[in-house]
Amino acid sequence: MSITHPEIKEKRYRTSRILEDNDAIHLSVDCVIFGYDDDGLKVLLMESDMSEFRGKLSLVGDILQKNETLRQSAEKTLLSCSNLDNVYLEQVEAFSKIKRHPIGRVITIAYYSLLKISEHEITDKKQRMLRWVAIDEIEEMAFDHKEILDKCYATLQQKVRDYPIGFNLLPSKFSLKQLQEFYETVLCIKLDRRNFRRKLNSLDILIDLNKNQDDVAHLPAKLYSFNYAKYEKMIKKESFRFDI
Amino acid sequence: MSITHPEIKEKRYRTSRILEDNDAIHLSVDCVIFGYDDDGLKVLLMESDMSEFRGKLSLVGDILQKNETLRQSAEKTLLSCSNLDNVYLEQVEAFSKIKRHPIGRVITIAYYSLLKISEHEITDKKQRMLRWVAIDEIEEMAFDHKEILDKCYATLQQKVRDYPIGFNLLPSKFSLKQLQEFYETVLCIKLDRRNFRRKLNSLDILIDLNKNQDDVAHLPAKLYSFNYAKYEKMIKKESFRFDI
DNA sequence: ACAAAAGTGTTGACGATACACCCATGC
DNA sequence: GCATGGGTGTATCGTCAACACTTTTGT
Repeated sequence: MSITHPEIKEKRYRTSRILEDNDAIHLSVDCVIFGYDDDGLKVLLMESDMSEFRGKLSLVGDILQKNETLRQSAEKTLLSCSNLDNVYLEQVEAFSKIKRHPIGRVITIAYYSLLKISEHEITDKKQRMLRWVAIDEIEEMAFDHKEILDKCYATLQQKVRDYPIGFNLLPSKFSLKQLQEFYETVLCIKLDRRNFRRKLNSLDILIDLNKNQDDVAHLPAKLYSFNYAKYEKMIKKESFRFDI
Repeated sequence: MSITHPEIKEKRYRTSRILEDNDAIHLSVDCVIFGYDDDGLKVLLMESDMSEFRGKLSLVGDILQKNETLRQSAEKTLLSCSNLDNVYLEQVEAFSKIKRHPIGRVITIAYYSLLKISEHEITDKKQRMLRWVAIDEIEEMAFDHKEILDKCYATLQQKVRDYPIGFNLLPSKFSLKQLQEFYETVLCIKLDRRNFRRKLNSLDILIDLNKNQDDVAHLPAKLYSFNYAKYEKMIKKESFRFDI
């Protein structure tokens, strides 16, 4: 790979940090940032800044710095996209195919993160082209990022069935219908309304806010919030499975 | 950290490869090799070759080479311990605490592996002090290896409940009692014999070998093997959960 | 004959599924 | 008054848990 080729020069500029040592193995952290609103499940993506992938969508991420852990790097990436910290964040897998990055050997650790779109304004600090893309509209991506996204989505689906992490994606006040729609959307399934409500009732982890929707052209639904404290106690006691 | 100190010299010698560039972040792959026999669940460990951890137990692993994937590195480590390849191997997590390795910044990716102790002779190719250690006798370990082991064991337990990966640990011919003991040992639970047998019967993934134990001082048990082909078909059809 | 483990059935409780009608609100 | 979505109950089925006695073999 000649360093005099103009495309390579561009790459050298944009990703200079990882080119300091051509023989080394480099490490990056990529984030699959899932967001949810009434339109469905979306992922925060940027347009790739590499000429090989011009126009292609890419995950947000960064090269790992020497004085930070993988999680800290992911948190920095989150902060660079939106002003919020304290969002749900979980490591998924390391991807290490030899040729996955065109300019050298880069191994990436994937994290996924969950947030409520309506409550987190995107304020990109790195002049990237960030935008929310509906999960089922994402086709080709830069690098092996589609593979990473697919793996993270599968992990999210698994996790959502076993633990109530969906409450990181839903607004803090929600109706049972919204909750059901969330599960139907994320898991791509249909649920029976009455059975779903009975299930949630028996789990006893919602707080009845004694409030109703307003401004809706029909019977206003009751609003609930998630009882984190109660849930924490439950998982400590036994082999608890949320099991939606 | 002075390089003239004799202990440091020893470390430099033994781990010379990862000291070539003191400023870089280095990558290793560590393997939690689980083995099982009638005595229970064990892990293949070595005595640490680092003076800081003299006498402490350590996972086996290696520095990642530039021309190999993480999985290939793990497979190489497995081959260096025992002549077998084609063993169950799965990535678990990357560990990246800043001070986890005394001689520099080393991030490690943990894999766990499953094998039948009786069918895999240990033939160490690197003159380490390898031995099988019962899982409940492992206390202190070198580096953060205890933390890594604990995480891998938790992952194994989770996985064993959902998928029949236990058949990688059991002998290829086994009795229902052996199978039940396996689940009881690995999951640290007690199971009802009749309910367990009914469960396995209903799953219909065992092959009745029409053979019995011999040389036992009691009614000889029937022997079974696992029907991999049938299981593969099952998981493709629906949302299958083994659910022991 | 005895010790040791193999093998076998029934019941009751609970949770999952399937399904249809009335109610409150905004327009 | 009508369109829209909210809210509720019951019957059936399958699955899980609890439980004790008889059989076969080697010594």
